[in-house]
Amino acid sequence: MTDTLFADVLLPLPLAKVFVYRIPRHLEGAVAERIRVVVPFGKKKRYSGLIARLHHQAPKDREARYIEDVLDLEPCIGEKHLAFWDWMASYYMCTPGEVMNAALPTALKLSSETIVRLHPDIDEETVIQGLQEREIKLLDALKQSGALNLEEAAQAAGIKTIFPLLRRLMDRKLVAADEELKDVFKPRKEVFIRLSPEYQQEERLNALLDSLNRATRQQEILLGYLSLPEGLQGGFNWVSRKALMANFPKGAAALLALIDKSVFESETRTISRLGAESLDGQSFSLSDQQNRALQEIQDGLELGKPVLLQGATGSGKTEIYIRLMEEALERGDQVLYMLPEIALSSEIILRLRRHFGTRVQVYHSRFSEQERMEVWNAVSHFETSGQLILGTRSSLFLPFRQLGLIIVDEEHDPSFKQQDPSPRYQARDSAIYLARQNGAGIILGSATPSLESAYQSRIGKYHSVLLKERFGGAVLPDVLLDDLSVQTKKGRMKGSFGPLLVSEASLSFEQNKQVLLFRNRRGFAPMLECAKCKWIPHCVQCDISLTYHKSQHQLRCHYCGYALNVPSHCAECGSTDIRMKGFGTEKIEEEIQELFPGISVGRMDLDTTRSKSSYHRLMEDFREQRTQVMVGTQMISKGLDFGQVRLVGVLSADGMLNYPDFRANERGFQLLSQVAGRAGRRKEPGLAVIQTWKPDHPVLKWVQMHDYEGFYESEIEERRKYGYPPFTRLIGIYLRHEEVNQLEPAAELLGQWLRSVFGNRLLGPEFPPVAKVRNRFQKNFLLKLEQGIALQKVKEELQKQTARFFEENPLKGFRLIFDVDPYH
DNA sequence: AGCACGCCGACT
DNA sequence: GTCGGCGTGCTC
Repeated sequence: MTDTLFADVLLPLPLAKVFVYRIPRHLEGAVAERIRVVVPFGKKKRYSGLIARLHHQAPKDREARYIEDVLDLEPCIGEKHLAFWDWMASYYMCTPGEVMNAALPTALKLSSETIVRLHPDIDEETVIQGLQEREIKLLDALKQSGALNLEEAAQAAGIKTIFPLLRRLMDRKLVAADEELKDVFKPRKEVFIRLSPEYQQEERLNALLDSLNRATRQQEILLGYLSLPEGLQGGFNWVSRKALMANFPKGAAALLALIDKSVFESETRTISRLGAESLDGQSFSLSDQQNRALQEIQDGLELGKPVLLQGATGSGKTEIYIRLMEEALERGDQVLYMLPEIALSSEIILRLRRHFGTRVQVYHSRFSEQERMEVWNAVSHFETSGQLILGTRSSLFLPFRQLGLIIVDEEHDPSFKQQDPSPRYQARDSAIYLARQNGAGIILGSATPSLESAYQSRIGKYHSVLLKERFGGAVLPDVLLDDLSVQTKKGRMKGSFGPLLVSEASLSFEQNKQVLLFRNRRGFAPMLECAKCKWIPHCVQCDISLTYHKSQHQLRCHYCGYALNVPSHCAECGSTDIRMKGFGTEKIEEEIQELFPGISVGRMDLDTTRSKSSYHRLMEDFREQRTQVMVGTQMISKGLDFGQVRLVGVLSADGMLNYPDFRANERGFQLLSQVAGRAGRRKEPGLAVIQTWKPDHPVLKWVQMHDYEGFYESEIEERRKYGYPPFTRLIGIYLRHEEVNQLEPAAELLGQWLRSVFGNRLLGPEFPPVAKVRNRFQKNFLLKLEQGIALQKVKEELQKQTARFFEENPLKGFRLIFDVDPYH
């Protein structure tokens, strides 16, 4: 024990170890727990880490290195948030560093990057002498661009391992390298202009205007300023340069001259990127049913239970949410409204913005880092005036100070579960923990609740509230099935369209109504195939066929993003007869144009919705009925809330019902119900046509009858019978390696090892549906844990046993991944 | 996760 | 012989 102050520092790395650093005397006053610091790591890296704990215990086996700098004046998260991270790391079996990595916006995670420059005292003479070609290449590149990072330098030199070469050049004082910490967040700055006070009197101003007679452009700008609302009448207020100069595209020089002459003053301010929208002040009243539901929800919240609000599409859940939000905001609380990834760009944002104005903040992965940082700051600096955050699963990590209510809408949606980078957390479940931790209320909303949530409410763990009727007396759509096997046999198919869909679509167009067409992505991605030998282009890194994208005329891998120009001939047999197989939204679009000439089609898929603006344009065109048909994948099952849709068509339901997963029925039911629910809102009944090869599939019957109860009863029995959630807890264990023939025996061995501990609770190893991703093969185990088992104990044992397994078996190049409560 | 150290095949 | 590819182990 010494006086020296040490800190456990969380680093944004997947390392389970605690790293201890020493605090230099001069920073002792500046450090505290949960403050970010810059620390050296390894030979030349520096990271921004977070102080998890301050103490006086020096590390036993080594000398601690010094913290270099302190980044925050005050803790950047609260004690509670750190506790939440700890809970998540332990529950989802990952490191706190990985949780931190997911939790902090990139802007708060400085990263050091080695920057290479020409040496300041470079001597041109020595340069010429005895340099290799690649060294000259690098120096030339540095002369041109000034500074390069390591990757760019390697590219410039044309080699992979740049370091030896750099070292040589550094020894000869030709280049210099330094680590630069770059702070990613730059607040948006805007320049403001106003008339200097000395000209703010009438006669002075007139004299000034006269004196500018020959400087026409300057005069114009001055007059422009005076005519703005902030100008003459507005008491010569500040106006943004952008607003002032909007009418003078070539006036930059003239403006500078005016500032130079002290006619104008200028000032740079930091601007919030969050646009403010005007309130509509609209009030609405709830129906009797909604009022009843509202009361029941409040009862449930008072009991301190999570509330499951089950309400059909269009039953008016949003209005109830708004009431609850209003109340929480009234109390001065923060409210978190979580939506699945896809649904967030929808109408609901506009709706809430219009209702709550600037008190709404949106936190979404499509927003820029800067925008996210501003939301983070707004949440963190929140005082007591009520604040509503709309966000996807990562908004869970925002530094709330006074969280009063969480709403998880579309709680059944699988996108609440993070799949790939660790932490593999289920945001809905984590939200329940977060709510409990903060004493906040939590509401889960869905038309088709997840089996887990429905079960929890049946056994009384959650408080269940049901909204039965559709709002405004709208009726649920009729759901018709069309048997593709029959229609194909009779030769009645027109491409992907069966007769029922064709006739109902034409009828809809005759009535000036709109049509939504839903195509499941699974199994129907368009790909190319050699007509002669049936060769299909595959991804070089993943075990999956490439998807054809017409707009870029490219083949792309949906797993790793690998892209390839369309090959002109077959790689197997050399034939040039390469054809399209499967059908994508593009193909459907073409078919519609053939079947219904003159009907305009909007297409919503990954290609057309990449940017926020093109997404909005598609939505706008459909809303304004400039397009009559919208074709899309899952995306269209959410958020399209327009009244003129008479018909919803599902081109083939089979892909959604037949994949090998215990949640297949649940997903199928939820998707199809949601899609069907898009038809005929308001007073007029809508119609859904589902095309399928298996019209007898039980899920289709329940969708047709709008029978959630029937579906639940039957499905929960299946889960009970086969021991799946909610009757068991699952932990996925995934083993990855680059070589299949190394992976397989290792997986067998690990299987034996774990089975000796967990017995027949362990299933596998098995190859996942896509066995190879990014050049790595994978084998999966599933640990099924019956109710009543101590989950935390099992996790600890699992971690211990796998660690021992790798200690005792000399296996190299393997990665092991735990996935608690997996979704597939 | 990076990144350095250390050991083997293709070139000056 | 040396350079650069690539596997292995460590980072407070």
